[in-house]
Amino acid sequence: MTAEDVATPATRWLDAQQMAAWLPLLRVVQLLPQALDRQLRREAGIGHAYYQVLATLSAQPERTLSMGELARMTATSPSRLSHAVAAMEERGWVARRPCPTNRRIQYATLTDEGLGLLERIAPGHVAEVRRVVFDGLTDEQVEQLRSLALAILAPLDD
Amino acid sequence: MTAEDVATPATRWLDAQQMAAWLPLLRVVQLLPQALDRQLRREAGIGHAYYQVLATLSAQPERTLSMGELARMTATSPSRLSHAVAAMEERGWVARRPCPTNRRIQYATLTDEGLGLLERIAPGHVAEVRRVVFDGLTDEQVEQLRSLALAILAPLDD
DNA sequence: GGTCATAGCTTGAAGCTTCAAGTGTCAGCC
DNA sequence: GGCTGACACTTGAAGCTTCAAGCTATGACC
Repeated sequence: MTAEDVATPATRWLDAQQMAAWLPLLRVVQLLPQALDRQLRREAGIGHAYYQVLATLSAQPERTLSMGELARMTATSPSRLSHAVAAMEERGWVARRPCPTNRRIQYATLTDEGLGLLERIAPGHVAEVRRVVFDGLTDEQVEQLRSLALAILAPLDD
Repeated sequence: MTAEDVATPATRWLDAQQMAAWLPLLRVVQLLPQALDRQLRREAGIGHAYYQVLATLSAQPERTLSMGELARMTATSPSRLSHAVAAMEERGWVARRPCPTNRRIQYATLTDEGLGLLERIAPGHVAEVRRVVFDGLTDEQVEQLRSLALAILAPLDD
């Protein structure tokens, strides 16, 4: 497993500079979602995936979105969203209803209960985001972070 | 839910600059592990968590580490690691054996089969890492990435 | 108008992670 | 020596995510 064990096609390993960035990045993408999940679960009993559904719907006109668009906006698979919304519907936070003009489409709407929950838990969540991400960064670093995140996002969206 | 609905303690929302960084970052921490997982699962039948165990053990003297240290190095909970190593032991990639001097400790060792698997799948995995992370970044950005990841890591480690 | 591929969403099973609780071991203390 | 508390790890159940397969509806093509 050294750089000299060259097969076809040649295996290009990470150089020292890349490795020095990769290992911390790996920890971040591991620990950051974990931290968000834990804070939300402790104070609200839901994971971050559910929070994103609530928050995304709350920002829409009529607090409504089709399942497909909701999946795209929250970067989750249709299946995962379907399960999640089913669970949230059972708890009364979201309602589903078919589209009258295209019967393949289902609309998901944030209920008043769902909005109430979101309003209760949002401040604590935002505080956690500030604590783990933004409190330790300068304005210039925040700008770099935005630019880097967008650069990494490009190949991820295929 | 506006910035004017100030409760005690005052809710500080994210400003526009922070939001412009936060939304892409959120997608990255969501999609990046997903991409790594999918590539590995497609070509090797294992998830990224397993890969990290194999890779971490392979870099140790005797290819051995105690469960606790392995958990710390891979940033996973003891429970998660316990389940994962149990599954990998069943497939013959890792062996467990108690420490002779301190019987609370279990050592995990990468077997020859485990090392063989790692050597087969590492090139493809590294290629994927390059593709989604490093190919789109300049050297200067890689350096910024390292610095940012370390800054965010500090509050995450509590 | 019938056929076919595709879009949009759901389902169930399998796998993984988390949480709470449990086991056994060690070290400090009286 | 016996208690107490902490450490290292494991276990089982519950919840979440993923994958493959399925459903119905739509649009395009002939």
